[in-house]
Amino acid sequence: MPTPAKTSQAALAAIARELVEASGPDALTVGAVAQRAGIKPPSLYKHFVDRSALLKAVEIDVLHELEAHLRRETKGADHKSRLKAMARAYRRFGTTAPNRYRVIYSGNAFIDPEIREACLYSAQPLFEELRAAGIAEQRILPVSRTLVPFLHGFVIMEIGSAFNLGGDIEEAFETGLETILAGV
Amino acid sequence: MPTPAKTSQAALAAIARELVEASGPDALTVGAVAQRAGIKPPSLYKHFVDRSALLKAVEIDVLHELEAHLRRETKGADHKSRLKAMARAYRRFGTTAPNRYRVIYSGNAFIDPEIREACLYSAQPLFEELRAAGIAEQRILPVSRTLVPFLHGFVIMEIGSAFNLGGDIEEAFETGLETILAGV
DNA sequence: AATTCATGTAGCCATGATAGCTATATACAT
DNA sequence: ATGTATATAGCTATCATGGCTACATGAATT
Repeated sequence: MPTPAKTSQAALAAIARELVEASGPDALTVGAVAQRAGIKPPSLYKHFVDRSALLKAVEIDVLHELEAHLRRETKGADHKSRLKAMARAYRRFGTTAPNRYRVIYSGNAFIDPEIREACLYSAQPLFEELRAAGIAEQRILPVSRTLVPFLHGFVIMEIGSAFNLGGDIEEAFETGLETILAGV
Repeated sequence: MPTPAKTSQAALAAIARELVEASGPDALTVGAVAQRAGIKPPSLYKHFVDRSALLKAVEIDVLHELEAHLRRETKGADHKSRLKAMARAYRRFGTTAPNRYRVIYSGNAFIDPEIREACLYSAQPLFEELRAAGIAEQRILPVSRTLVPFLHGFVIMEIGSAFNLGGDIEEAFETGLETILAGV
């Protein structure tokens, strides 16, 4: 090893995540990360090729956390209540930390193989639950592509204050969830 | 009038929109807009207070266009087929111009009264169609909050290449739409 | 002539990024 | 053991771009 390292890729990624969570993606500047890590901005480029690589690391990190969250929070007697619990956990994941959630599906970076993989990984809990519920294999994809868009759209709109016509948002979520699960 | 104006707020907004549509929000720079309008960057600040005001103008413009698009493309014999046509038109609006669509619900700028208003305006066609379909007034909000999040989430995921497990995306959309409308 | 206001010039600051140098821990040959 | 080569984390310096401000300019209305 040359010149003792003051920081590491993992430490820098953690700092980047904190910045994004606290103040959104725009707060993730090379300078801010470097400063918090006790190094100068140019030195950061020895660990990440550019700013977008930092953001990518954050996104992958968040997707892994989502996967763990969905596994942890899924309880219930029957399959339907477990699916509901998972959906509610998904929404909670987004609403409790909006800036953290917003990095998911942001941009069209899904051509990136690493993000693709992390994305797939985060979808596994739902796939497994649908299989366990006895959904036919060829219906799992269409069903996921009904439920996940609803969840994502709902969370994005909710944390963006797009539901501004009053009414009970909890109730709306339950109604939507019930409607979709009824068709499953 | 002093010094004849070389450009106008409307012209600048139109240029801004073209830039966003062509290359995404990051392409909307004060310099690029000014150059295309034949003025220098600082002069632009006499028409818009800052860059975000330009972006806001674009967002409002897009929402109005969405409203018009939904009204124009909605045909069908019965109410259900009209709702389906509207949903398909919504998706087409997003997929035919991804960068244009992405400005919708981006950020949490919905506290802004003008964006709120434009957002509401764009939702009118759906509300009217739901009312015409005989949906009870108190169910219109929950139903909208099931359908619109699904549509938004689906479009965002589709234009972000997030459906990367193969399968027929058209079919998935139709399945989801059918599932949701069945519960209406 | 005075006023008004869109435009222009000049410049500041933040940020992303690169070039090239320095310093040091390890590997290996002597 | 000792010295040399190498790899690499960090640094200073520098550049380009972009948002934005202060202030001057100049044409048209009054």
